[in-house]
Amino acid sequence: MAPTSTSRSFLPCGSRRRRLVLKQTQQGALQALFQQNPYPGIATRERLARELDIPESRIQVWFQNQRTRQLRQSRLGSAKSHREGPSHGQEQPPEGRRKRTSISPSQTSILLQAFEKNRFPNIATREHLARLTGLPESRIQVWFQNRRARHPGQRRSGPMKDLEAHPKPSPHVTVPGEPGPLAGVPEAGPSGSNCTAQCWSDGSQLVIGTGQAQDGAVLQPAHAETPGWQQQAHPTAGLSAVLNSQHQPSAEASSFLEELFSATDMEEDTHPFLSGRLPQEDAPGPLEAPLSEEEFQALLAMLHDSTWPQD
DNA sequence: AATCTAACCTAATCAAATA
DNA sequence: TATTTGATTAGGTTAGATT
Repeated sequence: MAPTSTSRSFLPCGSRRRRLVLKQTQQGALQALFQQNPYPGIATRERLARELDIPESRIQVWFQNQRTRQLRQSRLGSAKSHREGPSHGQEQPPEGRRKRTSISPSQTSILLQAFEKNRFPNIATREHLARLTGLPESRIQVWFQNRRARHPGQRRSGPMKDLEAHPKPSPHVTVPGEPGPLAGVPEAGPSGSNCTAQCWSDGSQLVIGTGQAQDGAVLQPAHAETPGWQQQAHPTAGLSAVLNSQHQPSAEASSFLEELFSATDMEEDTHPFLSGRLPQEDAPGPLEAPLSEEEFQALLAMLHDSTWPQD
């Protein structure tokens, strides 16, 4: 679909990931699911990710934000009258978490080097690291969060101030020897964006054609948000009785959402996509093969004298 | 300009892997 | 069993898109 609706084809490149603008259909589906279960587990999130063509990490963030909004609103409401709060809440057994990612010593080594250079990597750097390590960008983001929390160093003066607000002219990492685009790690377009305009952290842009971007997987060979190396045949862990009552593993992609909506009093027009085609997903994508051990070690070696983004 | 909300952050905590 | 560390949460801030 369209660049997730960033109506401009060339965006100013910030250090954040490009903001995703949800379509109404996507919004509607998320809302509906949220009513069913505001704490979806990894299986549900991934399923949604496939069917709505939104990266799983964005789904997770959306639910986080939505819970905050909901809470704020319900507090506000209960302060006045008591407007029905979230009430989405038939308690549900928590769904399964993401399987713990195991990060190898060599991957850790790369991350540590990056961390020493910059504790607050921007999206371009994170995606570059994702490429180098073969880990999903979202896991790298979490790794940095945990690392910062556990190894407090000098912290950034104000949230988002120094680094993100004033990114170095060219914070992207250049890997010697890597041909062109690889070195620059363009910002990943929001998933499904068919992003034609790739932004570079230094503000330049590059058109690299179309393709299903999958959060950090634009160039990332080893994974698309949820890498195969970790994927588990997770039954749709109990979302709600309604939702998980049946889900044919390989049935039409829409089945899950159809069930969702049939169980929810959603207006038809909020989910017209149900009748139409769902974005084909799971396209394992024309992703490259993961780095071989040899390449990996070579890159590791190169890192020693490569230029990491500085703080 | 104001509003909305995705993206990002910290701090606290849970939980899996391992010494 | 204790420790380490990846995953998740609540809740706050920033900034891009929309009104």
